[in-house]
Amino acid sequence: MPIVVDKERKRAEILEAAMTVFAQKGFHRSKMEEVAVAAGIGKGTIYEYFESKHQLLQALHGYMLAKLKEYYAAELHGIEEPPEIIRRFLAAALVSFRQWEPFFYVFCDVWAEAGRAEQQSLLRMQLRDSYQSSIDDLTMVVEAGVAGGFFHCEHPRLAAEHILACVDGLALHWLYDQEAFDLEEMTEALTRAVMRSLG
Amino acid sequence: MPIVVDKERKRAEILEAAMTVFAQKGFHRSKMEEVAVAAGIGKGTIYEYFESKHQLLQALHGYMLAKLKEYYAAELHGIEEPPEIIRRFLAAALVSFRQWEPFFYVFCDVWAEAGRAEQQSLLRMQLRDSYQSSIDDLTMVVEAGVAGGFFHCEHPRLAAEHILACVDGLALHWLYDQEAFDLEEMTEALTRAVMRSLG
DNA sequence: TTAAATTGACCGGCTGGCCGGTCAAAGTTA
DNA sequence: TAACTTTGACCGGCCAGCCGGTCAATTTAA
Repeated sequence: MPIVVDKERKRAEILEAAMTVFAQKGFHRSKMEEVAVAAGIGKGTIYEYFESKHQLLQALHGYMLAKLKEYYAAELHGIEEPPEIIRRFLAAALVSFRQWEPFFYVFCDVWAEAGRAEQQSLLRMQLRDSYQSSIDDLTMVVEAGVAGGFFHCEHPRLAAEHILACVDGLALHWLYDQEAFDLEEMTEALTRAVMRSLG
Repeated sequence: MPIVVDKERKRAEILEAAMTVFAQKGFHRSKMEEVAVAAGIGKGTIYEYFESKHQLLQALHGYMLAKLKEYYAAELHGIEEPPEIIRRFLAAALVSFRQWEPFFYVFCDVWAEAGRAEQQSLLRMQLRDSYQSSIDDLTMVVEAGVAGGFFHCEHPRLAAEHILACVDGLALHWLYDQEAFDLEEMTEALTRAVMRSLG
């Protein structure tokens, strides 16, 4: 057998490089050559792992969604009480927006690309799935909170959608007006507002 | 005497054309030639009205923000009572997302572009200003509502930010998962949630 | 053991086509 | 005619993706 290379590892390295480059320059302004340099490999090698620039973006999107999910899982690990889960989730979300700002610009690229893609395109489906999956998780937390007597809420799913929308909307505004937001204050205010909406 | 051309009018026509083309194909995939054809003019003429493709996007962004503002002004014209203003605003927002879907994809392009631009770039400032201006307006409505005894709210500005974030977050999710949302139901739920958060 | 053979990951120079922007010429109006 | 506007052919830089060559790692044969 020929050389045994850790394909998975190198693939991840390319994705990390793409992450950095795309975040900084934007998908369309980034060159494959730049991604290659950032990954410390030759341009041609990227095409051993990804079919095209667009497919690289798709893969990167999946990678980012997985990373985000991982981050939330770690932040919420071991917490049982629904109100505390919600609190931590909101705090973690706001912190992540500040910490990984460039990261989120890549999502803007994805939204822009996905918007013009077929309904069935991978990018759109990734967006839908990750969104629905977040809603599902959050809905279960809300339902558990209702069952446990912590919350009052007629439509847990609508509440979950509402909470997620708030969080994502804040993220969006924050990206372009960072001085207008104080992390502590915003976390406090958001938590209070969400808690009140949950009774 | 030189020909008097209605510069303003033609400028607007080009912007409308750019709107259509950019919305459908995305900023980066759109060609200046296509915008020209859509506007029924020659490519060179666009450069009589706009310096570059990027500047065309900036101008379009300003144009779109103005249109949106106009739309809301019309929808809310003559309404005096704060709770009713909020209700109508939320309903108008959700309706606009559904009606002008392609329109909003252009905002994704702008977000992606603005994210990598200088802090002082026109695009970023347009985003900040329009956002702050919306917040200001909404804050005044909330304050009026508090003064009139309709709402209870300690920090009207935070409440306004919260409401706007919800609306924009919903818009974003809606774009990529339209089947998951029912306009009536969503309007009802959003209004109820916002009203509850205002006491 | 070692030299030859085999494999396939890696590379980067090359190219074809694309497209933003230009400008000389044509068109239009007064 | 003169002043101004419009035009689209043209230019040139750019870059995604290709492809033929390389060579380290591994296997095979002696």
